[in-house]
Amino acid sequence: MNLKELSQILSLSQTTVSRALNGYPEVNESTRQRVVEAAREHGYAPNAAARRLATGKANAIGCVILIDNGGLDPQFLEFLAGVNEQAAKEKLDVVLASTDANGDEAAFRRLASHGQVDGIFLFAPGRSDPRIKLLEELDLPFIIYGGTPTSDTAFPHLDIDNDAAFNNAARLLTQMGHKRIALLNGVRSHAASAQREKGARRAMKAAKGDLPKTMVQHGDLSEVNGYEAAGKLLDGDQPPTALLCASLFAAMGAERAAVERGVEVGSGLSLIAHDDGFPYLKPETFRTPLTTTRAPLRKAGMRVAERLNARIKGTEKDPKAEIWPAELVLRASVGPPA
Amino acid sequence: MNLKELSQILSLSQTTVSRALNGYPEVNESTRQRVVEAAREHGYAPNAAARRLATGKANAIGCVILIDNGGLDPQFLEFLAGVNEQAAKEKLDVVLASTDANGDEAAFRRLASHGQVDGIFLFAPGRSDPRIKLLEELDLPFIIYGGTPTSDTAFPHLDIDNDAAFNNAARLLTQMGHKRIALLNGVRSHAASAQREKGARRAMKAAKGDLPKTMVQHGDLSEVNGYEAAGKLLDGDQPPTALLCASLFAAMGAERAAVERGVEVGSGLSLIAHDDGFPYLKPETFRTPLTTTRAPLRKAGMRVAERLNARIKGTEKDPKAEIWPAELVLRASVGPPA
DNA sequence: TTGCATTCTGAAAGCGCTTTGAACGGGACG
DNA sequence: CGTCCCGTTCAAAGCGCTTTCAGAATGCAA
Repeated sequence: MNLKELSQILSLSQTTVSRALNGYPEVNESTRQRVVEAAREHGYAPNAAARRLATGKANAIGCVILIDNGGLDPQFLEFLAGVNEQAAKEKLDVVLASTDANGDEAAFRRLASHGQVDGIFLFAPGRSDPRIKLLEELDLPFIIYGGTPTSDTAFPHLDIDNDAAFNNAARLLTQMGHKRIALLNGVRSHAASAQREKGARRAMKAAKGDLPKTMVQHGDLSEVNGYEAAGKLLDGDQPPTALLCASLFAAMGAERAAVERGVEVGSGLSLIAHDDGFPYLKPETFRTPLTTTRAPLRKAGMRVAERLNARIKGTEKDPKAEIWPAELVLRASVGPPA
Repeated sequence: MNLKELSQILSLSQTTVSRALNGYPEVNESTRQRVVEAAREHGYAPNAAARRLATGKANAIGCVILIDNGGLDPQFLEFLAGVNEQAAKEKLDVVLASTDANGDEAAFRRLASHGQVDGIFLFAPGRSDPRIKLLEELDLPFIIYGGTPTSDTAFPHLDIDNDAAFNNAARLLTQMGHKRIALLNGVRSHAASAQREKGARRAMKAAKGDLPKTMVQHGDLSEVNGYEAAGKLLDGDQPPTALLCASLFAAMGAERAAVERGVEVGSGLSLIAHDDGFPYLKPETFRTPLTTTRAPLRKAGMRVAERLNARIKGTEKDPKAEIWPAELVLRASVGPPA
């Protein structure tokens, strides 16, 4: 059932039927009733591709996902939940095109080629992420969540202030007297990792201290990885008295490593982690309630979708950067060093 | 830059350029070279909407998400990761259309209207999920993950054998001598919840026991919820000696509730949970390593994408149901009742 | 030379929608 | 009575691609 058939059934022109269905004012109300009725009755739904071709609008936003190994991480998924929620409000669909590191361009172009989506968002691109270059070549509205490789304001952009978050966290620890603070960071290529390290290091410097390379561990943010990295640190000859973790799961692992070694979290080892607001796991329910830097990733996703849509509609113009602060939420997992 | 312009630049017809780009055999190899070269040089990418309109193929699969409250759950996201991974292999995009419980049809039709996607998958529809009816009205290839409301074979369908999984788990417990076994289940409307309860109940019956209503808790599968539900059970006058949990997060909460009450997991309370294979949290790293029924949700997602694509291509025809077993993996969290 | 198959290329007809510009009645107004 | 305008409707063009069918050019056999 297409427009032509429907209009024939109604003995009307395609023009009128189209207008009636799309709410244009120049259609007699009784005619509109008749059309809407018939459309429902015959189960008519306009062909999306044809509409896109005619209007040039896709009513969809897209994301090219880099599947390196193991697929999506919970951070992206939490973010995506937000994007999706907002997109639903604005009646947009979300298109995901995946690609591995090499077959990159194809998926990107497939998505970006005009007509498929009206705009693109990127989640946490790496420092030299090839997708950014591609994004610039296209002239599609876009927005980036997470660190951009160059200046922060060069791109439309939203980020958590990871630097400030970990700077605050580290300062709290130095003020309590900690000298040996370690950092359990995300993967090295990730811009946020660099920001966190920078913030922590500055706080150490300010306290006449230091953050040696040996005190910084990189890896994916799983419990297992947190456990192993923390174990390595705790078994060193200069074990840290405090630990900053980039995620709740990593902190879980760190806690496990500590407990296993008879180290009490809070007194024997201070622990602070970043909390993305993952709703199924809360820092206050940790064995020792966990001090966190908190910034709800889902909200960020919603905001990204909102801004992207604003860019598509032309409401937002300049490459505005938006940096969100993370709250430092104090709980029992920090204390002065033993 | 569109096909017309490109063909003018090359002094060729649109036909030839189109054929050259799409790998048709009737184009002279040297011509093809020239075309491909020029396309890259001028950054030509075909308009997706036009191509769809012309071919009737979208090269995309879609999913309509029901956003009730709080958005997506980690199970769906893990599943989606799998779908996405497979879709990437088959060069398909994944389109997500969200909708809340009322504005349902609109998003559904938006997605389903011909030309947007070639097929649809549904994740774990509820027992009277309105989306299923809609799905049948359309004639689009589709496949359902998770329980279907009616007979299992009526729809193309993939599911974990939750019944068998929880039947096995409960049998193990009864064989060890447990009489009072409780179930920490997912939300009531969810088909999988019913399956789990059924399986567990059958095992109890077989052991001349019983699974009273008071021993079954429903709720979302978060840590907090697991904690509260388990607490309620443990504080009752007939506390269970064993607990079956529908998810790892719920089991974490249950463990916390037990520990808080001085109940040792394994000896004081046996614990078995279902493990979806979420890579950031492993059952073997629990305080007491957790016995699980395991079925990797990501793999299921991949398989669903694969089968959906087979249906689209016409390779798979009949409404085949595919039920995957869950392994019962024994760890220290179970033992005979005290 | 003609005939015929083979290889390459092109004109044009869709795909199903939106949207422009024009047409058609039927008051209202002078 | 003619004119103008408003409300309503329609025919047709166009969005950018694919694909059918036909045509041009070439090679080879008869």
